[in-house]
Amino acid sequence: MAEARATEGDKRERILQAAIRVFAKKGFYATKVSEIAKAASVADGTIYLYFQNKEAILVSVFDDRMKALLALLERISSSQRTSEEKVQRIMELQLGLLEEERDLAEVVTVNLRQSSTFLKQYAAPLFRRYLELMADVVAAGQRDGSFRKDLNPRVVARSLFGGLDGIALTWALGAEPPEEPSPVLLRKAASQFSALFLAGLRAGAELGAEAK
Amino acid sequence: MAEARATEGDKRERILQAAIRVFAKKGFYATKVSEIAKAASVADGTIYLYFQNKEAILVSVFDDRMKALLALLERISSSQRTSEEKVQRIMELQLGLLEEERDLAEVVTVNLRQSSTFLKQYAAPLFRRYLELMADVVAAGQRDGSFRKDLNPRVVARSLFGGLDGIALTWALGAEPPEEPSPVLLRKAASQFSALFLAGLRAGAELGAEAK
DNA sequence: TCGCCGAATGAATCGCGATTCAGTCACCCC
DNA sequence: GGGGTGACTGAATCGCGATTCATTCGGCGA
Repeated sequence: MAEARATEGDKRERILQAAIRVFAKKGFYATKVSEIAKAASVADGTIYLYFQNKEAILVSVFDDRMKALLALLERISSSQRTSEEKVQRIMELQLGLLEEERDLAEVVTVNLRQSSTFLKQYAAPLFRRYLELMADVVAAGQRDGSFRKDLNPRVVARSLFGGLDGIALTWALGAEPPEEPSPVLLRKAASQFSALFLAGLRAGAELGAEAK
Repeated sequence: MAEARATEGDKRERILQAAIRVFAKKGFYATKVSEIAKAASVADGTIYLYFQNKEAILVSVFDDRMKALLALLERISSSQRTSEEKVQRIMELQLGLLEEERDLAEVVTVNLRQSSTFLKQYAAPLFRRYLELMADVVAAGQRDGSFRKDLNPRVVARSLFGGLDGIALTWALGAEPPEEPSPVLLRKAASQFSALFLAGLRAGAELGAEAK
């Protein structure tokens, strides 16, 4: 058969997908390897053919996905758009990721904090890189005169990231488990955040501010 | 002796303090009850005289501290200050908490996400209340004309919380483990965030914004 | 001084799951 | 068709800690 053989070379991928799902639902420590196995329709032992151990699964999730995300960010950063448009794009990228792959996003952000030293050591650099790319876009906007110049681009990037993350967090937390969070609400929140953030960032906003 | 008897009625308190410290350093799941006991200079079994089990310790941390934090927020909210000043205060409160009790803050925010269902169920309401109080302040500012009226106060509150949280996160993550994060950097970041956020929020900012 | 009581101790227990590994199975080459 | 190969399986192992509980300890009233 052409596809009943879901067993192709995608077994590793199946395991990763399953892991994302389960980690998101129960958290890293609370999920049993056997649960991931069940979710992936694979035997417990099979997992160890593809991953060193439980933690390695988590690391792979970061690695595979974060790198893809970073690539997208780089694309945006080096595109031909306006600085302001780029920032918009970044917002859409981060929130869009959430909407489509909420589980993944949850795993990535939650575990970035959870941090079992090793993991922290591993994830932090990727995260920093993400922030740096954001900061670059902001800095470019300051150079071309779109954005006020009295703010440190890195701080702006952190605020941007954090704000988006906060919206996402409360969005995910907001709906009681039975019901799914509504994408509509997320979009609405996103557009308001965008209005708030860009208004604060736009050149000219420094008037009257205690920018120190 | 007057104080060698650290064994007073504060044993429970000692355990909580120790737990905050250890949870922050290693995360809830990775810390052994025996480690908390050691950190509190107490026998393993003693912990069970004061807490049902390991999870109950975490819940107590939330309960005791979050309630205190909420009380402070309420005080600010009902104070006589300008809306803008209130927002400033809130920022200071949240970041100040971080600076003074970084461990506690880490435990609270990290575990809010970590969430083992029960915990999520328990913590989420407190967190929502925190956001609601913030939103009230914003709404009041809109009513008195200090803030632009085209943004949903709850969304603004989330952005505010998230932005602060993001700054704190990267601040804590930024310094390599050996060195302590510098309070100076945090303050600087905070003042910039404040400038950015308030500029975006101020009445009049809606000009030219795609606030939809 | 003596016996009692509750608080505190920490060594032993016990269950839970991550990991292992002895087989099984499907497929392919000779 | 027969045997070899390697992916896959899942039951058994094994270590780790949360929790328990028999025992100790310190103070206090008689």
